[in-house]
Amino acid sequence: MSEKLTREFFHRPVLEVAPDLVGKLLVRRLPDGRILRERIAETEAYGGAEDLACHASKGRTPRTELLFGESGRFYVYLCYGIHWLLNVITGEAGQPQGVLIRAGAVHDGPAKLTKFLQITGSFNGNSATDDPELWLEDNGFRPEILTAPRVGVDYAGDFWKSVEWRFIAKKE
DNA sequence: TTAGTGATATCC
DNA sequence: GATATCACTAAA
Repeated sequence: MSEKLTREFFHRPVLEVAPDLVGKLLVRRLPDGRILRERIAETEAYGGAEDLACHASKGRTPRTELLFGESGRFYVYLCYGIHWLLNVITGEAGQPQGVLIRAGAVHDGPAKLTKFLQITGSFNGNSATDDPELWLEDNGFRPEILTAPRVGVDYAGDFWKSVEWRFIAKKE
């Protein structure tokens, strides 16, 4: 039994949504009709105009416009020309906040996850609560959560690279 | 450790 | 127009 996450779920501060998303189900309906489900094992919070690791901190641009916008949408970003990274927008409009989905229970790594789920830039800007091909569900699973510094943000300065905004489901 | 890859932003 | 950057992965 599982319930689709609502817009209210995402319409909260990113530091509440990010740990809450750990343990939720990411559900993908493929073009051929198959349904894939993967439990989220790891997320990272990005947000706040001061967060130097957040794309949007360098200024509002067409690409980051989504981060400032409505919560409950997907922000899909092509990294290093090869890898699609999946984010969900959270928080109030006007605040650049988002949660990076870093890993699933099976597919460990942000780009492996999007590759498995066949997520590409075509999902950028889609609604996370009202999309026929990709959404999130709560099946009541509540893992124990560990925190850690974020990955791959060395450029963001001593403080922002060490802040523990990474949330990982503890292994059983 | 480094090569691969391409959108985006920034600089002529 | 050109160049630098980047929330990664796989191969070596």
